[in-house]
Amino acid sequence: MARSAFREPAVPEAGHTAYRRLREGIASGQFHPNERLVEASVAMRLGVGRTAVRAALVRLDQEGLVTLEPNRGARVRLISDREALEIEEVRSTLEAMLARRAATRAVPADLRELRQVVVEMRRRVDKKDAIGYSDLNARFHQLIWAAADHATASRLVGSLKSQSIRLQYQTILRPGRTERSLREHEAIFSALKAHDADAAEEAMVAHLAEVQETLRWAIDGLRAAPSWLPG
Amino acid sequence: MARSAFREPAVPEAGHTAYRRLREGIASGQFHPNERLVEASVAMRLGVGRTAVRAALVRLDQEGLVTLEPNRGARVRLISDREALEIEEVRSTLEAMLARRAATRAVPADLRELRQVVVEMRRRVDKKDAIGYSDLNARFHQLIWAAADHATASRLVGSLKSQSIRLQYQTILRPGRTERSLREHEAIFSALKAHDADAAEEAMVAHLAEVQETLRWAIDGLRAAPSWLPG
DNA sequence: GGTTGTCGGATTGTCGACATTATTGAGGAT
DNA sequence: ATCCTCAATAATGTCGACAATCCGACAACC
Repeated sequence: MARSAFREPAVPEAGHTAYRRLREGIASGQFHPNERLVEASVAMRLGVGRTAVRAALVRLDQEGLVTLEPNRGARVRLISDREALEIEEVRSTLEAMLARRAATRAVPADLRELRQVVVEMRRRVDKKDAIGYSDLNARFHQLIWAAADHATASRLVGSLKSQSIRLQYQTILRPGRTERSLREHEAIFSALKAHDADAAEEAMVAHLAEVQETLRWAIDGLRAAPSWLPG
Repeated sequence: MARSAFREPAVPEAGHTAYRRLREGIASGQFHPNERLVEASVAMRLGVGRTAVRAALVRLDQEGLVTLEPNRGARVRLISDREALEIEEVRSTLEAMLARRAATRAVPADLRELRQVVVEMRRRVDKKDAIGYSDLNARFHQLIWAAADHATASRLVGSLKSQSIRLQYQTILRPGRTERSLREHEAIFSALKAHDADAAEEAMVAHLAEVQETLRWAIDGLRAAPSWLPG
């Protein structure tokens, strides 16, 4: 390096950058579960200072994506199978509440956006585009959160979702799942459109029960072939 | 002098200390809502370095007790009235789930501890010891979380509780509230003892509905006399 | 008179340096 | 062979220094 003597300009927002990129890296699987996150290495890799990485790690620890042990560093948090189910259970509870609220509060604009998403979802199912479907799925739920107008619950649900991303990729691989998922989403949409709170909650609970079931299936599959474990 | 002062020995666990004391300070009202938390001042006050304070602030921000704006520092987060109600709503949802689980999973040891707490609660009510009652109240709920054996939900509920501490002190001041609260807790305990999941959930929902109602009362009271605002 | 520009103090954001603490591995004793 | 001891190494925890940024005040300008 030619300019080793010059101090690198302190890039502003390095902290935020480190947080965003680390989070992204964990979610996308670039950093494997249980992988050790050595501050200096990560800092080098992300092109930021150690301080920024440190702050990001604290945030991610509080968020549950990373475990931070005193004097022993950080590692990518491995969400145990049991914990994944716990998370899904809580998510189910909260999303049921949000769906109920959304049914009574959704305005025409909300419903229009939801309809668009559902239409597009069907298109992706027809095209066997599982990834695209998955993205729309996330968008569908987010629209409901927005319609429910409940910042606290939305924040928690979003945080939970990010923790269980690891298994997200597995669940969409189940044969026939997307078709059924689509029908479940359509049912939720119908209930919301009719402003029927009970039906919306019920449809959401039914949907997430299916998701839980699929999650169990995915866990059993992974137990047979844990690709991210050595040996 | 070569080194004008001996460097203060780097107190181990300063980070953890700062976090704990800041948290305590906010919960106990030493730091008022909306008060600015200047890193240097807080560091001086707590007798730790600025780094430790910084880490603590990031944690508390993620936890929702503090807001952290880029380049603009930290302030004690003021939980709006609306948000307090939102928090209580989520808490109600989650605690209902936990009570249901606890009903089926509670072992004799759990029930014994719960009984002790209830007995002691009645004693405090007789002695008009509202503060002592409030502590036991917290303990009662924590025991249920433990019996439910659901780490994820327990963590979230605990975090929510810490956010709404500000109004906690107000709610226990409502005349006649402790007596009714005691009866509600006894109902929950009975349901748990009978391992009746439906009854436990129902009793918990009823209890927290009362808490929400009391919270609304407290909010109205504070709106009339907001002691923490200047002027 | 109201808007815009800019100076200075205060505060945050970042870095490198150093102390502290875990971990590893080689060598020796039992 | 197994278990200690204890350096050597690696990584974390903390600090002070400095740059970047924000905010209010005051001045200059239309």
